[in-house]
Amino acid sequence: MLLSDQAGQTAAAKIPRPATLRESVIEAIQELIVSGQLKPGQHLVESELAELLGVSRQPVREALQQLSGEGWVDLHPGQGAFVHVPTLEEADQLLAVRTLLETESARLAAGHAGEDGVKRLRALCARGIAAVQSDDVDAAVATNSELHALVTDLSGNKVLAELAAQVARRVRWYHTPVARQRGMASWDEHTSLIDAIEAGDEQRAAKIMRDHTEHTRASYMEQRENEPAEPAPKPVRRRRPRTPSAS
Amino acid sequence: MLLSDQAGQTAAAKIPRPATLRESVIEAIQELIVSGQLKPGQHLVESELAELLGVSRQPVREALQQLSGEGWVDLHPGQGAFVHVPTLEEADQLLAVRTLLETESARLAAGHAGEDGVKRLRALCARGIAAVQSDDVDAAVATNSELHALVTDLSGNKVLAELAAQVARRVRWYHTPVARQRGMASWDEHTSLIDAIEAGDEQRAAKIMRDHTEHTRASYMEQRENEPAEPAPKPVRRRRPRTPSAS
DNA sequence: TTTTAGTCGACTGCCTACAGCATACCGTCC
DNA sequence: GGACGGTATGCTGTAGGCAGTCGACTAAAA
Repeated sequence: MLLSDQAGQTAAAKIPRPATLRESVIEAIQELIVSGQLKPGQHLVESELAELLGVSRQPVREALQQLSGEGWVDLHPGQGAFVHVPTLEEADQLLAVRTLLETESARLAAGHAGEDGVKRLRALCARGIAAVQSDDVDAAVATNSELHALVTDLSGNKVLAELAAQVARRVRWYHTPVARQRGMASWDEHTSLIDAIEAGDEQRAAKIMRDHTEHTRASYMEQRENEPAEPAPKPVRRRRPRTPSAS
Repeated sequence: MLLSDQAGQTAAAKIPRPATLRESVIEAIQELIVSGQLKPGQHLVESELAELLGVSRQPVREALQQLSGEGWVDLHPGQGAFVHVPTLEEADQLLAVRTLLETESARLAAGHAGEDGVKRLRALCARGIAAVQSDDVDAAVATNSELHALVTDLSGNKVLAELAAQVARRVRWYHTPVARQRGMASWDEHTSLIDAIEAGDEQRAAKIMRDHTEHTRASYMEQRENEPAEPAPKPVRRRRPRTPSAS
């Protein structure tokens, strides 16, 4: 038996190589954005990020471009990169797209998922419920993402899964505040979703997923309604205040 | 009246700026791939492309990364970039996703599109039919893309439109051979689609679009069935034969 | 006081250079 | 004859540097 065949499981292979600097930078910047250290509309100066992360400008540039492709930052040619400002309208549209993609995923997953897949779903669901019960919002959100990602994987359509993952990453940005509000209800829905998938009932799985994501969407919109819109921080190139040399 | 308000039309603004080198390089490489000058699986050496296009490696690198994000090339860390090898399975999945996105777009467009939108659709449709009648396959494919893009735009969901555009760009790669086969039938379907959108009939618009994209998909799969798969050119780093210095 | 021209500063875009690494080739040992 | 280790090669990943360009600030004119 060849060594490469031994690992039938996907994740088993590949030692966690330090990867390229670019990928590390991408994750670091995403983290900075999600955590709010980089505010929407803020001008991202390459050299500053480079210094902050202890790398040169090149990996930062490449990271910013990739992040631009995924909708995290806006790239204005000749001006630089700005943290994307998520409008209410856009969030609504994004969540609508997520509903579309995940509903289809759930339908397909109900048709394709095997025993093993269902088992993994149940395990994730248990972890999520545990997280909610111990009030660990971050863990709950993370597990939620993992669960949804697994559903899209089980759909058997790799392209669909990849696209859904891309959308989900963006959704996650605004997802944290909602999670606290939705709490346990969300995980009950997950449980019935898994039941439907296990039963191979495509119709029901699709319907549950649609309702589920729509609940999240409604919850988010409701939440946002309350906080009045920020005073539209137009993306303008920040400028370091002129050094008051001698005065 | 402000000057910027004068141009109500979208395309009217923006002088065709020389754009960044990166964007030019992206388009150039896409063209090289679509035209077949760069074959699937081929190792893309940055320095060679740089020399070929008359630029330095930096813009080429950035272009390759963006193209990787859009599925044109595969980036193997530490090894370089390879032209993506489109498998039959992946094409099927990609077309399935396109069906999903465009069907939803058509449904929304039927609800949102105004008179002006319908008029523009009709204009594009006429152009496409003219292209088919004069046997200009390239123009027909281009117009087809424009028409579908316009439908997604008219859906009113920008996120959906952007995602559909991304998928459509990839689809277009394998679309040309199909277009010749489908010919006129495709444009008859477009016409009825526009009729449904004009009538505001969401159900019918969605159904027509679904059937339409599924026809394209079936046509493509049928076409591919005939040509036996290539002997799997595993993506290996090409190496220039050692210079037989003195012999 | 409002508009307009001019200047300065800083950042982006691109190029060049270097270090590390992965692969292919080749001789040697079992 | 086949497997293994050494060596060479050329590519990628990263760093640093320079010129072009955009925006902001200042001062002068209407």
